[in-house]
Amino acid sequence: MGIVSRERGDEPVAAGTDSVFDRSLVTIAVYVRGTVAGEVDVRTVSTSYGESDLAEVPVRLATDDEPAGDATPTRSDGGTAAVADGRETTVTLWNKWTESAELLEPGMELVVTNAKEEEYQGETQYKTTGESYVVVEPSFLVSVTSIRNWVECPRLYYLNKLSGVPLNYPVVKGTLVHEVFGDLLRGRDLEESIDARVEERGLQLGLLGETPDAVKEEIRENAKAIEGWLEQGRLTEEDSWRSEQLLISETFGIRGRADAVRRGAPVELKTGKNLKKEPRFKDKVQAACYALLLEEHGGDVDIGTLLYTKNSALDRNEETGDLTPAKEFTMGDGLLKYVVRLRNEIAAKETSGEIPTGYEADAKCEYCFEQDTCMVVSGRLDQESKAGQIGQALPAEEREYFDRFYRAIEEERREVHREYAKLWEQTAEERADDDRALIDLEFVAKRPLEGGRWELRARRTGGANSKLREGDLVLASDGDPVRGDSELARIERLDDEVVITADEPVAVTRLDVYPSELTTDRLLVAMHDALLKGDERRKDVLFGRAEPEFEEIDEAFIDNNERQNEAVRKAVGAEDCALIHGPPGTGKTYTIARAIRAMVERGERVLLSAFTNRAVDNALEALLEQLEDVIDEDSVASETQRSGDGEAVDVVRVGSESGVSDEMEPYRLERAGEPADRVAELEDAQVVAATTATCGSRIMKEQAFDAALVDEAAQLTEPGTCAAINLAERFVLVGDHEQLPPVVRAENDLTESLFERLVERYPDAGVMLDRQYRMNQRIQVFASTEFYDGQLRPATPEVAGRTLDDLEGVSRDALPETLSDPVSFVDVEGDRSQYTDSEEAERIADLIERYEAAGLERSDIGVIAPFRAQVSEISSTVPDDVTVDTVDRFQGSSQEVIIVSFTATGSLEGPIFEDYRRINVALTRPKRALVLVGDSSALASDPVYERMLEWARQ
DNA sequence: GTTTAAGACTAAAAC
Repeated sequence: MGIVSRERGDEPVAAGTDSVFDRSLVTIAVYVRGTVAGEVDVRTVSTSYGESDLAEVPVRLATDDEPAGDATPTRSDGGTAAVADGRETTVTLWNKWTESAELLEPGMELVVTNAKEEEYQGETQYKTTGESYVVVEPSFLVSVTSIRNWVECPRLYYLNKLSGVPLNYPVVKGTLVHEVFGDLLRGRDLEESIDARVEERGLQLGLLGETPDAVKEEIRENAKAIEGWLEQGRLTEEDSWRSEQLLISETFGIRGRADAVRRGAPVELKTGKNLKKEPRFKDKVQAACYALLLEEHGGDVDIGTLLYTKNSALDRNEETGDLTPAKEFTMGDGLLKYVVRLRNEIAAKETSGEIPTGYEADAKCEYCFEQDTCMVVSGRLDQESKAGQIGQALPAEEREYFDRFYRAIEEERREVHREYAKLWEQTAEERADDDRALIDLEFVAKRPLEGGRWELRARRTGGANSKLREGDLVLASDGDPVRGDSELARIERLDDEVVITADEPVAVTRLDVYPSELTTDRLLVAMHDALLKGDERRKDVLFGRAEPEFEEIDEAFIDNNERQNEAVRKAVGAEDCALIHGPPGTGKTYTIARAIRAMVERGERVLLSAFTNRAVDNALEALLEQLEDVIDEDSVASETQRSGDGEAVDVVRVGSESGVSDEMEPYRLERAGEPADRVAELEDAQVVAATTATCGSRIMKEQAFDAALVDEAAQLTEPGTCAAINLAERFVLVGDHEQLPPVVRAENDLTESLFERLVERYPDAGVMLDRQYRMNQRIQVFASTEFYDGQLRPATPEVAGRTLDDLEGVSRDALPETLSDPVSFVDVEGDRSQYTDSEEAERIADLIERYEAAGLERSDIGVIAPFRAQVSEISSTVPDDVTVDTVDRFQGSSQEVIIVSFTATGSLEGPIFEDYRRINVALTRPKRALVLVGDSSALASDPVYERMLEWARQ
């Protein structure tokens, strides 16, 4: 049996209940899950055991059809049954669980395991027993690291989140020693492992100024301790090992990765020294977390091992004869419950949004390495802190901004946690329908790789889509990612056959998206840096206290497009910032490239960034073309642009191998290698291109630039934009706020981009590109008048007059008269279903046939619909080589012919139609022909759509 | 009543 049967609890049993040893209690122990329904009453009562604390919590029980109620406990405690009937009842938490009760607020979720059911005044109520655990907000999956930080000091946990962990040698070395430890457990040769692991971290070590030999020597020292200990184990018994196992507990709401699991018990490796007899308390807490996690995975352990690898044989404890460096200790019930209470504190704080002060726990500021940081943050943001405050508080508007965005980012974080919870709340089929899992794979083969890892192959049995892509980290499982056999794995190949690599040879039949807090972490750090480390002048501009200034530039950069030329002048001459507004097809990317070239020619170091890898690569490609021009014009310049082997050396693309396109791969900065070389490559680069997420990485945070150019800035949140512009003296944002805004999970302040805010605040700092190179004149009219004040116009007569006739083998005369105009409307009454319309779908299939008959290639036709359901409906009725997608996914691309399915009959209600930016995107994708398909009476019910109708019917 | 991307050094590393 599991934890529930662990000897006796450390707490007195609730007064008036049967003894925990009474078998009858075990048989009626229940698993209670529900939502706090009112104020919690905490008080002290006299019992036969003396004074006891209790908390009465009004709880609305979960129901079977709620996801939460569905979570039948999986722990091996036979007598437990879940109660899930939606009743409102009282749950009494006794003794130390009252500490968790004090954290509860109405609306929070609560789980009590091994509760006792009892009748009170005709009502069935529940209370904790000596074997209960109480879990607050169980779907908030707290990481073991968070709990470890929190027990040291809650404020340390907060500061780590806020300002990130800086690049420092002890941390990097610690990571290396752990990697080598894992390798040893998997049977890899020590020297080979050390060489490989140090090589992999070349760039980081280089930034720290370390040499490979010195690092290797240090790792060898730690490895000696590990090897010695492993030898001891091998002499005495057959060990069963598992290294670096990722564990998730749905009952306790904890996740973590154990360094190693030996005969079912957690082993934690520490790089430091500890000559005391006992392990450090925070290390014990960490091991106890893994014990809880292992418990849920069928283990039953109460022993933890801590391996202090800096301890050597010389440090052998004379007094105790302790075998160093390993320290074994026993985990009692009390420690495990304490850990769950710690975890509850984190979950509750995160839910309520409160900022930790340090008083929550017994923090000792005088020994803390983060004391100064803590005091500065407290002082600048005027936060209460046990360490005290230093310095002047930021102006009120900046603190208000901080609070607003902190809340918004944390809200996003909670959404990420909700994604974790779906791993067990949703069925495999639901996950697959959400595109978040590939299920029903057929396991094919496993193959051991060099270094002890495994290559696993599985065959796809269906053609289902998923968000998973090559290079992604995923949860690979035997069908159940939480309770079953699962490992964190990397997707190497993804076609009919799936190839992944993992530490253990799981018989994989399912892959799940593994949610990550990385993006939210980086947003928080970017906002922190912008406010607390940001230059005053920069903040004056961001907060509307000073107008951006410009140096007058007379130079002509682009001679056939006045606005583009002006945009480059503004970008080059900006003292603070410049804003380039580029409607569809207006040559934003070219303009950026030209501006960067001009900056580079002035000897400046430039950062090129955007939200997506694709956008970064596009802009970089345009820049490389520009630089080619330089070489063509001036052979002397070419010497400096090119290295001996003909490759540009002053341009570097920072990003992962899977993120960067094959075309840009030659410019990608490799992380592995000789430290000094890698650092030189990065630091000598005059142009560095990276996504905004990468700009927030520890590596990029060390870099400084004269200017940052951010493309597609209207799709970035403010903190996302800050990640890039924090690194530069001046910045240029390029985008179009009349197209779709940033994608965020929760409705909050993140939905407006910094680009949009600044364009509105400082119209004079912006330039709107007004000539488009994409659409026939008739097509662009509506978007131009509706979204761009009529300023958008064709760049050339050729663009204005382009029609299908220009395409080889296509004749407009072969089209029915209704389609002869570049813009046409097809009135379809449609069916009444909400997210699909089969009549529109049929009509569209028919239209495609007619275009084909007129000589058009299917691949030149795109179909856009608002709903995914309609997209699949249309996909099933039209040929495969016609692109069919939602508006949102069509943004950024264009087609010769676009057909739009409005999928609305009778009325236009629904949030999807309310954002007019969506129609702007849909209507500006075609070059030569646009066909709108919909119900005219529904469209006429909204003034904007009505004007669209008039325009299409002209 | 909807739609939506992509990022990536996973979590843990330690003075």
